Parts: sequence; C-alpha cells; structure tokens
Amino acid sequence: MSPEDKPVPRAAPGRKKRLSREIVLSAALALVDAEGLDALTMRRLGQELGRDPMGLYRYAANRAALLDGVSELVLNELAIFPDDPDWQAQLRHIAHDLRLLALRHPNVVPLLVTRPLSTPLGLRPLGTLRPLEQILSLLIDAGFAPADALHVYRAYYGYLYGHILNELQELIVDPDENEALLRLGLHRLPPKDFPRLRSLAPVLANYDGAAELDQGISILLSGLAARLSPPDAQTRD
Amino acid sequence: MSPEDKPVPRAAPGRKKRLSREIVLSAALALVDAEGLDALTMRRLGQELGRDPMGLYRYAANRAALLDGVSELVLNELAIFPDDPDWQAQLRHIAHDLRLLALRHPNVVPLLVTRPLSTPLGLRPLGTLRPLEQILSLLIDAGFAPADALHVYRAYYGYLYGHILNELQELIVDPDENEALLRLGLHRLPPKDFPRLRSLAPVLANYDGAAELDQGISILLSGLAARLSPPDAQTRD
DNA sequence: AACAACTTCTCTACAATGTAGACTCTAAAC
DNA sequence: GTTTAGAGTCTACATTGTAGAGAAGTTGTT
Repeated sequence: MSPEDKPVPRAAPGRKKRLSREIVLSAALALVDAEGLDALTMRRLGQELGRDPMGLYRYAANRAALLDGVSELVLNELAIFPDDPDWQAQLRHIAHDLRLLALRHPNVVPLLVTRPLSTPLGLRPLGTLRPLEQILSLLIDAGFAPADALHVYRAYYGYLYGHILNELQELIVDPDENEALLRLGLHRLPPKDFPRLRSLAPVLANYDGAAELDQGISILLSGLAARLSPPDAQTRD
Repeated sequence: MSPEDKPVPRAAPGRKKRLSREIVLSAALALVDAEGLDALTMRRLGQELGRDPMGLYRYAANRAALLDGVSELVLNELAIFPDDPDWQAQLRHIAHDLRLLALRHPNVVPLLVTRPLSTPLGLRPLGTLRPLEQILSLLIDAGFAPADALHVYRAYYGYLYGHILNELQELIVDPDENEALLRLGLHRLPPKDFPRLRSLAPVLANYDGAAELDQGISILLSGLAARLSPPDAQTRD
C-alpha cells in the first residue's frame, strides 16, 4: 500500500450523519463482540465509524468511560420482567436471561465483572444499578423485609455471576474442537497430580449450562426461602 | 530533572543478586497490591527490581504471562487443608480462606476472575488448577460420584467467586469514609428510580462479608447434599 | 591458564496506544 | 450577511510492550 493513500476506505462513505452516544456505543459493542476487548481502541473505533478518533471523546470522556458505556448498553438488553407473583419463578427467569445475555456477549463479561470493582456503588452508570433496584423491589414486594431482600439479592446475584464465569471459562468457541481441545489441554497435565480432573474430561466436555444454573438456583432459592422470614409463596392482595 | 541524569537511582544499589521467577513475581504482586494492576508495567517493575525492564522477559514470556504468574502466586497462598472427614466443613473452611485471600489481594481478583476466560481449561497455569483438583478429590473421597462432584464443585465455586466479587464491589477502602462515600454516591441516584437502594443505604454500609458468605455456603451445601447422591456424612473406613 | 558455549543483563529502537490542544468546518441565532 | 457555539479533524507527545543486537558474566573443557 502506498503511504500516500487515504489510510483506509472509510466504513460507509456516504453516511456522514451526526454521531450520537448510542451510535458510538453500539459500534463499540459490535467491535467487542466481534473481536474482543483488545480490539476496542479509539483509533479502531473511529475507523469503524468513519470518523476521526478524537471525535469520540465528545461521547465518552475517555476509554474507561467508553467501557462503562458498553457494559451499560449490554445490561440494558435485560428485559423487564412481567409481574409474576411468584418471586422464585421471576428470579429464575432473570437468571436465565442474564445467562443468555452473557453467552451473547461473552467478551463483555469481563467488563461487567471487573468495572464495578473500580467504581464505588453509588457512582456507577445508572443502567448498571437498575437490575439491583428491580430485584430489590421484587423481593420486597414479595414480602421480604428490606434487609433480608438485600441478603437474598446478594446470594442470588453472587451465585449467578459465579455461574456465568464458570460457564464461560469452560466454553470453547468451536463446538467440534471442543472435546479435542479439552483433551489436548488436559493431556498436558501431569497424571499424578491431576487424576480426578483428567478422568472427568468427558463430563467436562458436555456441559449443560442452563441445567446446571437452574439446579443451583433451585437450591439457593429454596434454601433462602426456608432460612429467611419466608414470605408466603402466594401473596394474596 | 535534567535529562542527562541517570533516570532514577535504582531501588537497592548493593543487592544485585540473581533474579528468579519467584523474586520477579513477588515484586510484581507487591506492586499490584500497593498500586493496582495498571501500575504493573514492565518498566516500572524493572525499576522496582533495579534491573533493566527487558531482563524480565527471561522470567515471563510477556506481560500476559506475568499476570498469569501473579495469579498463580496468589492462589498458591491457599493452604492445603487437613483431611477433615466432614466435607462440608472443609468446603466452608476453604471458602473462608479464599475470601480472606481476596481481601488481602483485592487488586488481583480481577485477574483471578478474568484471565481464565481467555485460556482454555487445560492450558492454564498448574497452580490455578490445583484447587479444582483438590476439591474434586475431596468430594470424591467423601463419597460423591465423580460427575456429581463436578456439579458440586461448580455450584460451590460459582457461588464463592460470585460472593467475593460482590463483597469487593461493596468494599470501600477507607473505613471512615465508608458510609459518607456510600451516601454520597447514592445521593446522586434519582429517588424516583432507586427508592429501595437508597433506603437500604445504612444496611449497605455495614456489610459482614464473612457472615454472608457463611450463610450462603450453608444453604448451598445442605441443598447440594440433599439433592445429590448424599454421601453419608461420616464415612467409615 | 585460555578458550568456548552458555546464560543473563542492558541498550537502542519502533510501532501502537490514549489523549491534550489548536485548528477548521458546520449550522443555527441574530 | 455576521457571529457564536458546538462537532469534527489534525498534529503532536508521552507511555506502553517488545523485538533485536550486543555486552557482561558464568560455567565447562582442554
């Protein structure tokens, strides 16, 4: 390529319409989904939008803010749940929704998990806090004392995030190579030190995330209901 | 500073003893503990060790490998547990150990959580897999069928990691400013949209992580024991 | 002792990144 | 028109990870 050329034929030549936060963030999300977090550089995103990278700073104060925006955008995909009177069913439903969300955007999960660690609770993007508020009010409406609702929320979300991390760790992108890769990887382990792990290879290979999640949630929820001031399963009002 | 000077008086002038992987990794860990992940650059670490940054590549192939090394190092702090016949007690013990580990090295937790996402199971640093193997064998020894042991492990570790993330998110470094900061943050939230969260501020402020973890573990373990082929609590042999 | 074959350490150099600051362009307000 | 504010662009710079060449140190062989 001769260095005199326009560096790259811009993404879409005709459409120089005005940018907006949403446009920028969705482009960023698309990029992360397609090529991973590292691909999301200001320059690359600018190129993707056919704009000068510096222009992006109009819509996100810096790269970190951009990342926050992306996680917020993803969390907004979480549908609002209908008001099912059965709180357990609702939590179960949300759990599966969030799981699917994570599988749809696996590259964003690290953001969802780590960004909050650097931002105190109250200062997070609002979209990030909405699920928390929703679940709290769901639980309180179901009859839990507010403080107990918080405990339930913590146990529930804790397990949920943990499960998602677990599942993504065991996820291999190419389903055909799944078992092969797994065995290949495990093959490297010294048999003396890792007998259990190695012998579990076949079980590891077919992992039913949804089922596993569902089972865990059941255990947790019934345990929580029993241990805390149990709101009558059917509230009548 | 005049640019002609030696850039920095090296950390410890006299001690030019041979480096080693452990030395490098512990220095890296110390740096991360003290100043966070971003402070861990090759140049900075080199400076900390009084060595040329390039020399570090002798002990870690690249920065990513260095990060892996740090998480491995941290995980090695997990003590081997004695062979208590009560598997539930053991798991509970390990959970608390891991929690304390996380609190001791909060800046490393993002690594523990996200690095495995980019590395297929079998290819991770061995130190990272050791807890998995240990817990599997613990469970199998306790009488679980291997496949069930895997399920228990997943639910258990899932919840455990989730809890740790939760707790670290709510952790504010300066204990005095804790409530103030929290309120300050929450104050920003629109009261219409976040009534529950706001009203829970005082409860949020004093969070007893250990108790919360313990309770969650209890729920999970008893649920797991009931649902899966329950090994007799006391194995006799 | 001298040499050779290593490992380890150091220096220089470069491409890529985030972002500051000044400039230009566009579009609405007067 | 002329002015003004904002959006978009360009240039420039400090900082990063790391390649590659060499210097210095260590060890083994003769």
